[in-house]
Amino acid sequence: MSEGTVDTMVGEAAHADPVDLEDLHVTVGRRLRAASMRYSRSRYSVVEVLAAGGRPLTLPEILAAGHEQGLAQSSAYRNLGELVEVGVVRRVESGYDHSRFELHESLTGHHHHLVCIDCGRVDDFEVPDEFEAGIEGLAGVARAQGFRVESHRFDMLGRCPACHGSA
Amino acid sequence: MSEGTVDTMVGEAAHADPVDLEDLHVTVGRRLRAASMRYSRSRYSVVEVLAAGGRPLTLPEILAAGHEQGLAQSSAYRNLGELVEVGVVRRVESGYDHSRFELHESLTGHHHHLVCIDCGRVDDFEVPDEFEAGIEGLAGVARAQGFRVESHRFDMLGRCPACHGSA
DNA sequence: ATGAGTGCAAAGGCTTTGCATTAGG
DNA sequence: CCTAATGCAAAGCCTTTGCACTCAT
Repeated sequence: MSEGTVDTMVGEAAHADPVDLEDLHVTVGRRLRAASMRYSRSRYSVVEVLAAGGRPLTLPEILAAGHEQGLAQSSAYRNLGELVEVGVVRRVESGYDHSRFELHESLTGHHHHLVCIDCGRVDDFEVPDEFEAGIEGLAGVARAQGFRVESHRFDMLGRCPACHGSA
Repeated sequence: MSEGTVDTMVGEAAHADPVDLEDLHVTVGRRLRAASMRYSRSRYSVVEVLAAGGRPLTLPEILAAGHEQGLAQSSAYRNLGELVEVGVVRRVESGYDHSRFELHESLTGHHHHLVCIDCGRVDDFEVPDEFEAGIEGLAGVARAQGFRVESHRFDMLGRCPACHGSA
């Protein structure tokens, strides 16, 4: 479960939707102000790191990226929590040591995850529309059990390139 | 994130494969002995509670079911960890307060989960074979990103009957 | 007797919170 | 100026670990 620098780890798995930084910051600023919160330098930095990461990052990774020097751990967690509340960030629990955070799907588009069972790395992963449509269909099965479905989560678990190469 | 007693919460979502208790304990005993471990009273109890639960349970829930009185929390965690190692139990991280534990799929059959975003309750959920087959197909997409796929995880998130009734 | 299992209490590790200080509008 | 945001340190919470005791074979 070690972690290199974010830059090292970004790798080739690109978003189908690379997110325009310009628009991104405008949108985020708007959402924060709508909640009478300020788009402070640290929040800006956190958003920038997440956008650059292109995959869910842990707090240590976010701090290591250090687009804002000397950001306190507690502040980073607080920023992330606030950004989650205004719908800019989403928390991703992969079940490993740290929680991970990514930009909200309203900013990056709907996607799923590839989770490495060796190092805990998580990459984005897009599936064909037809598959996505099939998922919608399943909501009916859930409803039959009395559940009111809001969303879904689909992960492929396995080994990332770095881990199945060496291990 | 409150939790009632296990018996209260089992509800109607039944396994398609209700697991024969007789066979279950025989199999578990075999797997433990194969690792030169004993099928102690507390391990037996934990397995029984999980089988009765029919859905992933938290440690508090397992202790509350109390099929074995006065089982220490640390012992329960230790038992669960050992049972995971011999392939009898699987740990399910739902991303809420507690981890959850269920009998291994080799004992209950492959299934997915319905996760309540209000109370954290998790129920089992089976999908049509054709959907499951579609998932296999996706492994190819992941492989294209350099991932070696081992398994998958699919959850529907929403509100359980108890939560969308009251809230 | 001998090794496995258990209970109790303490330690760990990630995340959150309190509070005084700093900064932004 | 007035409120929001930050840093530091302490507290929380779930889970794991150390160690002496007990139990089963």
